[in-house]
Amino acid sequence: MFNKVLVSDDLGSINQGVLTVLESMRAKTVQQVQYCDDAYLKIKKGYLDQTPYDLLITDLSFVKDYREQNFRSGEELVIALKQEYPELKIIIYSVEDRLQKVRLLMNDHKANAYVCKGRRGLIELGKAIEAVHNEDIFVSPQVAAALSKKTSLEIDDFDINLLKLLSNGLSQDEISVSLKNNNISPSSLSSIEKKLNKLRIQFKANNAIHLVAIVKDLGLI
Amino acid sequence: MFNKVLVSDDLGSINQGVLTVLESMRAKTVQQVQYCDDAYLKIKKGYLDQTPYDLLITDLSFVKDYREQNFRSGEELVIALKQEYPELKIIIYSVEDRLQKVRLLMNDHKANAYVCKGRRGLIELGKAIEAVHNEDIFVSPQVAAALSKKTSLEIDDFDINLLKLLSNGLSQDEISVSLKNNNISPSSLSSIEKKLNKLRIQFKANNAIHLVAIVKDLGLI
DNA sequence: TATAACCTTACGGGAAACCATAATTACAAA
DNA sequence: TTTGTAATTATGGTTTCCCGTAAGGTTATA
Repeated sequence: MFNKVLVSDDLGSINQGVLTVLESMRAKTVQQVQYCDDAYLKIKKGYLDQTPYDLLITDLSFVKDYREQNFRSGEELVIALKQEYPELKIIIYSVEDRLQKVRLLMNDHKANAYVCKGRRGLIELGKAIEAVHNEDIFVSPQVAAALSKKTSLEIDDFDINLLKLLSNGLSQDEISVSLKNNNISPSSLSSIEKKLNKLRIQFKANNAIHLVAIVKDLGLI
Repeated sequence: MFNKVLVSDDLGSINQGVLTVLESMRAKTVQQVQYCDDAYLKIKKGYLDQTPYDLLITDLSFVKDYREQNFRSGEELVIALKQEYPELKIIIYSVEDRLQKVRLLMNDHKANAYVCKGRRGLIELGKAIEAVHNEDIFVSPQVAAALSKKTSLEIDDFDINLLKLLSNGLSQDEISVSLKNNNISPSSLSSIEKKLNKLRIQFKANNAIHLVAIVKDLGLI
């Protein structure tokens, strides 16, 4: 497991949970900071002292206070660190769940994992640490769509609407009526069948139940 | 406040936070162990010496190491202790947030409080200690649904398993086969239909799709 | 032992979903 | 206008789900 880990987050209490996960995974030494600049300096010093950190877990947003900072966000920190030390593993741990942001950090800034804070955040953080340790990448399911462009890009508002109606307990017949009432086209039973069939294939679902379960896990509805 | 408290958790650092909370609440003597077996022996010894502990705060998961253990989880420890010493107060302090687990420990095993580790874990732990000291129970807000919902009280592991299989895309026929293969009874198609019908009524679901969507939202699966 | 209450399983009819194919419509390019 | 393509709708057949009824089995209690 990782030898030297740095946790960067401006809220002390959140750190506590992250530290818990790290210790349960037997990380050797774990340190934490509450400012991006501190994170940068600690990592730089680690390299100079020949005892580099091999993992950074950082938040994205840091509230400003009296201390003047060079790095105003986790994103700037990631950019600078990945430029100087490309081999340093970085896991983003943030409430931010916009796909655009995730895509930017993973694809352009080469972060190694992106975990959304939330009810399952710590569990996913564990998986992320595991994955990154195995030279793999990880992103939370709810924002996984950000990387697999093909699937998510083909899904439009109509599909989402369809899935929502379906998950609300309407039969395909009732969905047809509902769409007709709202003057949404296409609305025929046959078209609805076709769309749902396409979605089932896209998400590798066995049936409509499975489909709804999958898209719910992905946070699409 | 409590006189004699035992904290059981395999991660030293978490203990530190718990001890801090206990101190701030003026608990007299606080001791800690990192193995379930040690916790059991200490509590047993306390009773034999006429100086019994009056509160146990324990984790659920303990990673295995070289030491052979009789109790492999906090759950087993709780069951044993509550059987022998029903009056001993027990607070669960765990990352586990599945409602099913919470329900089992609170309702069946008669734990006195359930606190989820996490960002507000220590704060809630304080509240839990307070509540238990007043002969009350406590569960973290995020899992409070486990106790409050009348409907979910009647839902057992079989039902959860059924819903999981259903959400994994298995047809009722396939579920029947799966249960037979695992020697789980009942397993007939007819019984599965009946159980699912009952669940649909309980959760006011129109059909199986709706049912899965609802229980997913509730966090039951 | 008898009885009642409940659980499990079996069966059948109707509804909805699933699947393939064909007919119709809409629309852009020739 | 004609033609070709794609989207939408329609149709029929098969499977699965939904729902009632009923037969056999188990358990608790008198």
